[in-house]
Amino acid sequence: MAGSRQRRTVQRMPAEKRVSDIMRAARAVLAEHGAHESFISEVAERAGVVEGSLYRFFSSKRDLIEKVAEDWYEEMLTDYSAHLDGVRGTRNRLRFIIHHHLSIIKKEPALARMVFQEFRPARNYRSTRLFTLNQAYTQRIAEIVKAAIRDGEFSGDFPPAFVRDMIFGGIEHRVWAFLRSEGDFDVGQTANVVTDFVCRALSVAESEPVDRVTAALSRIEAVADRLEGAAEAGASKVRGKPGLKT
Amino acid sequence: MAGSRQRRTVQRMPAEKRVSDIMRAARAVLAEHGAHESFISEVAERAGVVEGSLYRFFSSKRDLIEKVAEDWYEEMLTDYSAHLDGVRGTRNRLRFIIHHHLSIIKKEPALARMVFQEFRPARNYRSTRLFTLNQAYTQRIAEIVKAAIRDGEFSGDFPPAFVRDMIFGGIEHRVWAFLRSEGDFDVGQTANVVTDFVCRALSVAESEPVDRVTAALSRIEAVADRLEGAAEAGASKVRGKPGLKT
DNA sequence: AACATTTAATGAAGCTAATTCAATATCTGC
DNA sequence: GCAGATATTGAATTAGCTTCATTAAATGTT
Repeated sequence: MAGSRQRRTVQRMPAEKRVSDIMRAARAVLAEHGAHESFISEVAERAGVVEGSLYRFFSSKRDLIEKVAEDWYEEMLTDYSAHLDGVRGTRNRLRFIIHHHLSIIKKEPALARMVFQEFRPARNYRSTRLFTLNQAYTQRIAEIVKAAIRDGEFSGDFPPAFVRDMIFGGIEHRVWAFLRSEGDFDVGQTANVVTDFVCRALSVAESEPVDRVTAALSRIEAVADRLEGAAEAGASKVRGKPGLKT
Repeated sequence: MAGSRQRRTVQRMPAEKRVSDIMRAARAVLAEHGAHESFISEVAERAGVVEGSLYRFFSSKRDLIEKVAEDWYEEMLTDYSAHLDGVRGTRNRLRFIIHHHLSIIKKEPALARMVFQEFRPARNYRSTRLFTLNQAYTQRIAEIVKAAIRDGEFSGDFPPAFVRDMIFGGIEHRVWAFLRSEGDFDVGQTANVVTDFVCRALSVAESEPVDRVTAALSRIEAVADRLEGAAEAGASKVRGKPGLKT
C-alpha cells in the first residue's frame, strides 16, 4: 500500500465483456467530444483498463471508432425496416424515412456528425461495413421511388439514386448548423418540407386531376349519348340502340 | 562542404514572398494528399524553409490550411458574380450556379473535400472567414429564388434558404464518390438534372392545366344541357329505361 | 497441493508529427 | 563598418497513438 510498486488486483474478464465495456465507454466519450477530441486514454480510463489493453481488442483508434459507429448503425436499423413496411402510400413512406433520419440526427448529433465527417469521406468507404449498412438503409428510398414510377405516380425523369442523394444531401446540409451546436431544427417540420419538395419535384404533372375531370366527362358524355338515344327511341317507339363507350 | 556543420546561406525574404511561397506549397501538398495526410515537414521543404519557420507566419497547421482554403475560395468567387449577372432567366441563372459549383468540385476535388470535411463541420464555423465567403457565394441562390417567387414564377411554399440547402446538399452527396476517388460524374448532365429537379419542385403549376379544366367545364355544362334536354324529352314521351353501368 | 502452461493485462518505452524557443545569421540604419 | 533589430534556424519539447517485454491470473497436470 505504501509502495507504488503495488499493482492493483486485476480481474481477467471474458473478452466479450471487455469489448462491450470499451465500446460503451468509447461511445460515451465520442458522444461528448467527437472523434478528433476523443483520446483513447480517456476511453481506457472509463472502461477500467489501461491504454495498451485496447489494442488487444481493437487494432487502432480508428478501428474502435468504426466499430462503435457500426454498432450504432445496427441499433438504428433495428425495427426501422419493419415499421416502414407498415406505412402505406408513397408520400407517407417517404416521409417516414425522412422523419426517421432526422430523428436519429437529433438524438445522436455527435455520432451522426462523426459518420458524416470521418467515415463517409474516407477513401475506402465503399469497402466498409458501414457503407453496406448505410446502403441497406437508403436503399428503401430508391425502392419507393421505383415503385411510384412504375405505378405512374412519379415521373421517371429522375433516377432513384439521384432522388436518394437529393434527400439525404439536403437533409444533411439542413442540419449542419445543429450538428455544430450552432442552431436547432424541428424534426416534424423539416420532414414535411423535405417530403413536400421531393413529391412536388417527382409527382407526375398536375395533368392528373385534369385527366380525371376529362375521364369523368367522357363517362358523362357517354351517358348523355345513351340518354339521348333512349329518349329518341322512346320518342320514335322502337329505334333504340345504345352505343356504349367505356 | 565536407562538414555537416555548414549552414546553407539563407535569404531573408520579405514576409509577403515567404507567405505566398508557403501557401503555394501548402496548396500543392493539400491537393495531393488532403489535410490529414499532409505534413508540414513536406510543406516546409517545398517552400524552402524549415518547419519551425512556418510558425512565424501561421499560428498552427490548421491556420495555414484555413488560409489556403480562404485563398482558394476568393479565387473561385472572382468573376463568378459578374458572370452570373450576365445570365438571364431564373432557370438559366440557377443552372449557372449549379454548374459553376460542380465545375469547382471537379477541378479541385481535394480542396473541396477539405472544406466539406474539415471546415464546415468545425464548431466555430460561423465565425470563420470561410463562412462569410461561402455565404456570399450561396446567397445568390436565395436571391434568385426570392425574385422568382416575387414574379410568380416559383411557388412561395419553400423558404429560399431551404432551397439553397437542398441544392448544395444534393450536389455534395452526389459527388462524394468522386471526392473519394471511387467514381466520377458529368458536370453538365448533373447540372441539368439538379436544375430540373429544383425547378420542377418550385415551378408554379402551368396555366395550361387550368385552361384545360375550364374547357372541360364548358363541355360538362354542355352535357348538362343535353342531359336536361334528353331527360325532358324522355319524360314527356315514354318512361325510358336507364340501363346504367359504371 | 504443488507445479507447469497459457495468455490477459499491464505499464513503460517508442514513434510520429506538431509546436516552441534559444541561438544565430542576415539585414538596416547610422 | 558597427549596433541593433529581426528573420531563420534546428534542436528540444510535447502530445497522443502504438508496441512489447514483463507480470500474474486462470487453467490444466500429476
